[in-house]
Amino acid sequence: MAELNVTLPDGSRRVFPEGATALDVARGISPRLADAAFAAKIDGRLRDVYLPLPGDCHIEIVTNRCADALDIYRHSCAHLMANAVKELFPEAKIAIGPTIENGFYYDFDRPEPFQPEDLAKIEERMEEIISRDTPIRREEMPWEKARDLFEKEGEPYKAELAFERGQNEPVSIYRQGQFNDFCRGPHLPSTGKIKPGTFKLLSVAGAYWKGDEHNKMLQRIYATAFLSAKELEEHLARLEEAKLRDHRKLGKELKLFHIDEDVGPGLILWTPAGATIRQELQNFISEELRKQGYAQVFTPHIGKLTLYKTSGHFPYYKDSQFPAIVAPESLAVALEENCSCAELMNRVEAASARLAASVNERAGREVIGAGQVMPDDQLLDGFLLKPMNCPHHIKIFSSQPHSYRDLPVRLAEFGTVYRWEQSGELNGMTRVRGFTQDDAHLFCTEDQVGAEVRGCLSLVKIIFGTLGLADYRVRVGLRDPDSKKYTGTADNWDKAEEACRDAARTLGVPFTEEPGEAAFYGPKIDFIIRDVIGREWQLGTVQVDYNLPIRFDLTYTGADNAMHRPVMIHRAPFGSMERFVGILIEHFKGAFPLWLAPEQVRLLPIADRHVSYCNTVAENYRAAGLRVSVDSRPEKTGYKIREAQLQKVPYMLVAGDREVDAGAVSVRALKGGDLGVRPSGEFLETLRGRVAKRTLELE
RNA sequence: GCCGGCAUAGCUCAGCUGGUAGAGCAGCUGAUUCGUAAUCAGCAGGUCCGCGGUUCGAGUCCGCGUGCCGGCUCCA
Repeated sequence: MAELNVTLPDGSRRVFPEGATALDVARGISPRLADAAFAAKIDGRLRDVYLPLPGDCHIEIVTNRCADALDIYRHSCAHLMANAVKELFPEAKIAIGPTIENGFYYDFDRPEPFQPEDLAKIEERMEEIISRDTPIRREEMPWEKARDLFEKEGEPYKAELAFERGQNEPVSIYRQGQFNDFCRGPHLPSTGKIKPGTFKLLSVAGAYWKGDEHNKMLQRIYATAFLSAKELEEHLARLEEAKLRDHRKLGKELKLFHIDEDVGPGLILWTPAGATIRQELQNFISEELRKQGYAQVFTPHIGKLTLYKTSGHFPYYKDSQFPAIVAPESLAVALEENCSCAELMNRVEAASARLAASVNERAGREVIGAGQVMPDDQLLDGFLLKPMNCPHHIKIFSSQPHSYRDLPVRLAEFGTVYRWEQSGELNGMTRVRGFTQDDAHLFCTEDQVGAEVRGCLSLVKIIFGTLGLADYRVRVGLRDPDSKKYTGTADNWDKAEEACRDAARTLGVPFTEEPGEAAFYGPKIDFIIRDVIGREWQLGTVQVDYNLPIRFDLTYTGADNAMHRPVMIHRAPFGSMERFVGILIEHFKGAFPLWLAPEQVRLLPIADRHVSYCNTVAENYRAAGLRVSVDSRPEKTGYKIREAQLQKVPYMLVAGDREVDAGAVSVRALKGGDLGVRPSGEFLETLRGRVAKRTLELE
């Protein structure tokens, strides 16, 4: 009988008869190991423990101590959940059920919606299936057989997957009792290996089959699982904890902003406290811009459609803009002709298409809607709430001739833009319909592109560093070679993409290159951060653009006395004030550093006779530029302190007889508690120093 | 936009199977003058998101709309 030579992780070798399984190997080491085996890693590849070993090999038994264990465990939980759903709701069709970062989900197609109370029933059934300790077994077969099997079982989604993924090689299915799933594996050897109390079904959500909105919408059940009940509890506690720092909750509690149904969804009203934070941030960035040679400009909130036809924003991005504002004269003429709303929009679009045709030709781009023809007298123009600031800034640049000696020209503006985000996308301050970008556009020579992009990136780094934002990732967004949504020539795209890559390399932080993530006019470098519930948001962005300069026919005179085309760079280190402040609220959990805190100091007189002293101290602090209030209500000190703590005021200065006599204040820090008595003037200087340096520490 | 859930006082929430609303905090008034996270008492506060419908009767049931929440899709 043939033998197998098996090498263990510690380098030792053992011999087993042919047909031995990983489980046999584990048993040979210890019964406990065999019992704890999730799967086996054979020559570096994960396999099920009960399968015969393929030959001589290196083997490692995967237990709950291994890095791969959690993923296997969760995936088996996903099957367990689908198994339970099929038992409770036999009419449900199963789709896909992968593991994700903090758990797993499974998609089902079922006529009736899952109700939240169904989740508990499913969990219960999962535990029941665990108690059956049903073996989970892999079976390999040709894809046709798998497809037929799933078709016979009335599982069209699985049959489709078998067809799509199988074509070239045999596929595998996993069976546990009556439940079959199309799956690569590996899995735990039986349902009894899953421990009750280590998983939790979290929510039901809609999700399109294969992520395509043209496909049917399925029902997705999100869940999580950990290797121990303790870890699950910890994770659930973290989720609860995260909810407490949600900017929507804190924004309300700390009165930082308000969204009013009557003003409109996605439109932020900055209340005084939030406005203070925003103003401080704008002051900060303005200082940095002056240091880096930017010029500040102001532009209006609207622009003629013509402008956006030239830029390419209209009508291409029509669906994500507020509808055009038609000029009153044009509207009157159209009304006289009994022109319907639809017809009116037709005329606006036809006019834009005609103009876009000539511009697009220059930009070397396929023309959109060029087929429409309309008599000139029916062409309408109107205005658009600006979706971007660049066209206005471009017009400032092109309002006068430029020599290469002028370049780079850096125009900055806190410019407010409006975009018609889909209603389902709106989210607190992080996804809104009107927002202010800390925008700037740099116009430079081709030779200057690298240095300018690097300058922009260093600005982002300074800003993130000052605010202590360290947990972000950097994405270099490149064009998707298969898509036609881009404007401009391949040659210019190649140059721009290379410039971005180069600049990113000099950044000193890891970055990923992601095709399909470019803007329609050029590649970009984005700084992406997560909110409290793990959603990613793009904040700072730097974008290289060879195309808008062509569309607007921008020029400068070179040293050779010939006309040259400048390159544009779009950049916004915060991205938008709304989103950035939303993220900052969560980052600081509402406890802003001194320089940003809406209220920096609160004076707390012990009794009425100390109020006038506190008012005097407050005046001194205000004169020095600090934001100070006095809590003169006839409440006990403990009460006032509790309130100031909840409102996250960085410093509370308590004053009673002792302090009045000494001209001092008793300092209590939001973080750090009682710091003892300090001379009032001395402490003022300490605070001024911290504000000037924009330090993060509150102690 | 799509799927699901939710909407009661300024805030957080209670209100069983239909019988025209309640608490805590906040607010106001008064008393208390107090030393590092809640002093006591009284008062006031609600078109139960909006519009229809079913019913003798709707906060509660049904339909439509609006907004919010989670997810999907999208994000120049």
